[in-house]
Amino acid sequence: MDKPHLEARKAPKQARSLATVQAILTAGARVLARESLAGFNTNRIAEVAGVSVGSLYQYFPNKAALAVALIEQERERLAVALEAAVASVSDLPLLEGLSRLARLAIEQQFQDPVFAAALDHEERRLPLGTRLASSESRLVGAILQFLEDHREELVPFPDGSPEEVARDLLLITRVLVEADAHGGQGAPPSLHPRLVRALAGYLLAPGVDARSAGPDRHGFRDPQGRESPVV
Amino acid sequence: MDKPHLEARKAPKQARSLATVQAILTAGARVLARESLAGFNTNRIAEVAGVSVGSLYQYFPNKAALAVALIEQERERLAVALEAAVASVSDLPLLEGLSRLARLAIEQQFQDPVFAAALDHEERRLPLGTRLASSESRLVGAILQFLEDHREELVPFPDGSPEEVARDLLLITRVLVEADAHGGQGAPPSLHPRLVRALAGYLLAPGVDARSAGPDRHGFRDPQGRESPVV
DNA sequence: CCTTTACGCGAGCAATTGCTCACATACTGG
DNA sequence: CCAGTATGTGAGCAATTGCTCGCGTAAAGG
Repeated sequence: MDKPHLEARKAPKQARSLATVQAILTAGARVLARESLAGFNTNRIAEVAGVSVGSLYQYFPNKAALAVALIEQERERLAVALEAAVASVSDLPLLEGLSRLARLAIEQQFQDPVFAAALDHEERRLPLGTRLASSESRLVGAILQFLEDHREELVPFPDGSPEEVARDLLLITRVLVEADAHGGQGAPPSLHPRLVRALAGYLLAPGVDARSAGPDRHGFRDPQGRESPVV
Repeated sequence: MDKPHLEARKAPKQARSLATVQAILTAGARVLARESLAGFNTNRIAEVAGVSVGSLYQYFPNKAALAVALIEQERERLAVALEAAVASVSDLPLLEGLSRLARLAIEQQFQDPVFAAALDHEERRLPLGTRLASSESRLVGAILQFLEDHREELVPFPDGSPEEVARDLLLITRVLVEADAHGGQGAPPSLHPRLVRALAGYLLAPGVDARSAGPDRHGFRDPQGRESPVV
């Protein structure tokens, strides 16, 4: 097994070193925000942080670990915000609550689109088995709480566990917001209503039952196939 | 302007060279499918294709151009399949049609998850202004056709142009399918109904009007803010 | 034929980048 | 004041990789 361990190599014990670690993390975020993944290399980050590469590698065993730390920090921030927002809309009608959560998501992503997109990008590429499970499941947990808070407006989901549903909602939100953040500079006015529609539609989908869609166990085959079979 | 042009450097004129180009493209797909982006470098691709790097650079001005060609080829394949599928469900009820399209999407992605994911990954990273507009808009066009075919079952969308709606549907499909393809080996049984629910929900969302969600022009601010402002 | 063009080759350059290591400096506890 | 430890330094190694270029070989075509 040559799987790189992403744990911190050494925990900072003096105030001095803690500041160093913070400086590195901040520099990482700064670089990511300014130049996306293009300038995201350890030499550059150390330079921006005002420390030497050696110091960086004293606290992060490798570049991936630094990226993970950055992702985790951001996820944590998001989770806290989402939990607070969920709590604050617990007494509102479902639609109103969804609308506010959607606005929160849009604001978060548009605060720094390049940064957010870059982190998203890294998250998929990295060998994170359960490394991000905690902060990720905190997001899922917040959504579950929201669903619980509005259960009287919801019908039970015939397919998929609540966790899957919550994860789907998060994914849909991420992809719709990110797509609009990728291009222009500001959020287009149609984004918020579209997002609310997507989320509410999923939750309240009328008369959508896989069993009512008819027996189409036979799927489609694409008519031409791949000319050269990719193995 | 040092923007790299992605056009083909030279068009193959003999049968021999055309075969070379094909070999390179196939090798690129093969490498991407086997090792994802890890082994996706021009030396390796040339080796797998059984040609020299020099030959590769005779037809592709740079690595990005090769990636774009690969993406374009795959998008085209997808567009053809989608157009055919849309045509074949034009007389079916909306829900039934959606169900079949969803199954098509799942099958396509699960045919080669690593390959599809890797292409998706590259697509975002690359400097493609309008380079992929044609094949992308073909996908959007197919969805628009589908919406047109079932307009009597649909209410007009209050927010967002039809193009935006079509794009949203594509994005939602991609992200949900990809998420489930990322982990396990086979598609979980809940994927299809969840996907249909998401798509149908978006299209048929009952009583979801941004204007009915109340005036919440004041958004949320996250309660703690980023500790170190990322500039 | 023989010139011209198309095609193919692959060693290797230049640049990037993750990371180490030998050494210096700051801090701590006794 | 002095071990012992924690922290910081940065030159530079080793590996990767995008890409060029000088030189062959095959086809075309007159």
